[in-house]
Amino acid sequence: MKLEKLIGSRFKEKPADCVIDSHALMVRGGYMKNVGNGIFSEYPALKRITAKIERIIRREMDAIDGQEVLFPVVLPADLWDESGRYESVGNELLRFSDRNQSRMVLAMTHEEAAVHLVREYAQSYAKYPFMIYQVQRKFRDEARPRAGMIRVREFTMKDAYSFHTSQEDLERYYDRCYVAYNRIFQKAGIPEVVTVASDSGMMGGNISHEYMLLTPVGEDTIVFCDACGYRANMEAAENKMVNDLPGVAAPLQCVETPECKTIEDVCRYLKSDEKLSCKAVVYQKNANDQFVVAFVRGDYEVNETKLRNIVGEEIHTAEITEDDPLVAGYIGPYDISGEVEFYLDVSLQGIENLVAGANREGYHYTGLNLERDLEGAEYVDISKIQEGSVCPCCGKKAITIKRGIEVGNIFQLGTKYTESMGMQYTDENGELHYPIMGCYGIGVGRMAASICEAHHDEYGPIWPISIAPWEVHICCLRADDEETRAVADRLYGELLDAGVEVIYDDREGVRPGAMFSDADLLGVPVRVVVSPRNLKEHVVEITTRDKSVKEMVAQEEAFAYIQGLRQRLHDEIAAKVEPYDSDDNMTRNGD
RNA sequence: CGGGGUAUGGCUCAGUUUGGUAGAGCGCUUCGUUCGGGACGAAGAGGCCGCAAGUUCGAAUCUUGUUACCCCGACCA
Repeated sequence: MKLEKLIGSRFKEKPADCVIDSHALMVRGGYMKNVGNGIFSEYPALKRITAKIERIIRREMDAIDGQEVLFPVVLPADLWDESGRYESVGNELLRFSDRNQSRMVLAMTHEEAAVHLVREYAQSYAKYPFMIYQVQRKFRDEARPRAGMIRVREFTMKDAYSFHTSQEDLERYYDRCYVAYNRIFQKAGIPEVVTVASDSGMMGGNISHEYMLLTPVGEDTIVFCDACGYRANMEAAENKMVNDLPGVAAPLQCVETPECKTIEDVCRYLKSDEKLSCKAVVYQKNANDQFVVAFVRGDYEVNETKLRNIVGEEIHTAEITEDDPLVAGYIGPYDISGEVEFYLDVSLQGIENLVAGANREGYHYTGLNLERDLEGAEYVDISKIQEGSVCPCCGKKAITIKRGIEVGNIFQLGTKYTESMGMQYTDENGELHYPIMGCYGIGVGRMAASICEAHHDEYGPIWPISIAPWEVHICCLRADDEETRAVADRLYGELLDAGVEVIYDDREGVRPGAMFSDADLLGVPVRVVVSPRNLKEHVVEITTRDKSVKEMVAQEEAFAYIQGLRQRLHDEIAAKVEPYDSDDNMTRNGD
């Protein structure tokens, strides 16, 4: 490929609306173009990258006995009625009607389509287990797309669905998939991706893991234990409180606290520690606007995911008016109106001297002891774990918090979809059962952007060779010089003949600085500079994009050197790919 | 959905306060001189100033409405 003909222009200035590096560099480098809010087209440079990522994914899915299929993007709403998700999923599901006023959806995930595809086929236990997958576009009408390709509305996703006749079988397969996913990220040159335990959200099911690329610009918060290696998404991380605060019991007193509507105000006014206060965060149920109050220790925050799981239905942050039974700013667990559902977080357990709202304008209680003053006080885990908290796994105070981008996830779904959609098989004894499902996703475009985010410098991306748009980038510094062009042309031809992916910059009249800048933006791992200056010494310059290699190589040895370097870069990545457990084959009868 | 911001050529922006018929740099085209980290000179192409209505002799500029995009939050497999 000649750079001159490459579609997609590169430019010098940072686009005004790019906030994170990968977004700015990928727009500047001519990788993609914004079409609308959270909607992008891919130029050839990016398309080549995503195609390579997809190839890696396909190999690994095939290696764990996946069979590639293709579901439609547009699905009839009836199918989503079957699972109940037409109603239960929020506005991210784009609903519309066709010309006959039939209700349709743009598929944002394909569990329904997967069950639909195989429910007639897989009526006998003998067909199990099996896995189907596709690489296809998804549309999710995200409330707020952001950060370039990291969070978009339409995107390419590999989604896989496995079907099993027992939980043990699912777990066995889940483990294989877990390894396959590791291999995918290792092969794509981002072995630093870590797995974390996660909340399974609207997907249903129990066990799930997310694959996180750690970066400060990540949208997810991840909890690490430095002592035992525990890792979890903040949403799912258990907050195992051990309150060792000095508990000096005091009598319950109602005191005046004028104009003190926040914990900060109250504690300043009463000269008490925020750790000895009880904070109220108010929500309402989506269904009927009924209030749900979460009480947490003053210095803690509510983990809404965990709260939602405990409440058992969808909730949203509340707006309190004067007619409501709650007094905004003065809400406390003692003397609270009987019609309000409330929960006490574990962070409050064992504190004998709390400051809390008195449910009365301008008043708070001091000396509140929940165990003593509140009949049948029970505690639930609804708060966010904090830096330095106690690890829920090993109990040591070694929790650290980092940010990450979720590039993949795997779920044990159970029978949620097979039951709701009436998929059954007959076992050896002629009895009917619902198959157990797993599902496994990877966002392809997000992965490309994440790799850029994790591997770039101020001049551009530094693509790992396994997913780079090209393997070798030749810069011919003076294409108007006959001898120089002849050498560069010949090298280009030889590399092409050898099956190497080469981008060749032989533009005349483009100055070296501009050529190097373009090369930096394309981020190709091996760069070859052919110039009159080098040829005078009978050498060409060969460097890697990450600057780890910089060699002047004799002209006639350049081809061999490039081939060697290219192979070495591939080998370095391959060396980090973990092996599969040998003969763990999904096909029962040895096939 | 709430709060804030922006909309002027392919990109980055000025001009809007004080109304007078559109500018700069980069990029693009042509020519010349250059040539190892985004060169220089000359000539040129390209914009009904997001859209609609209004005020006015006259609107990029003032008023109203509307749309799109960006940021923060809410929400989110």
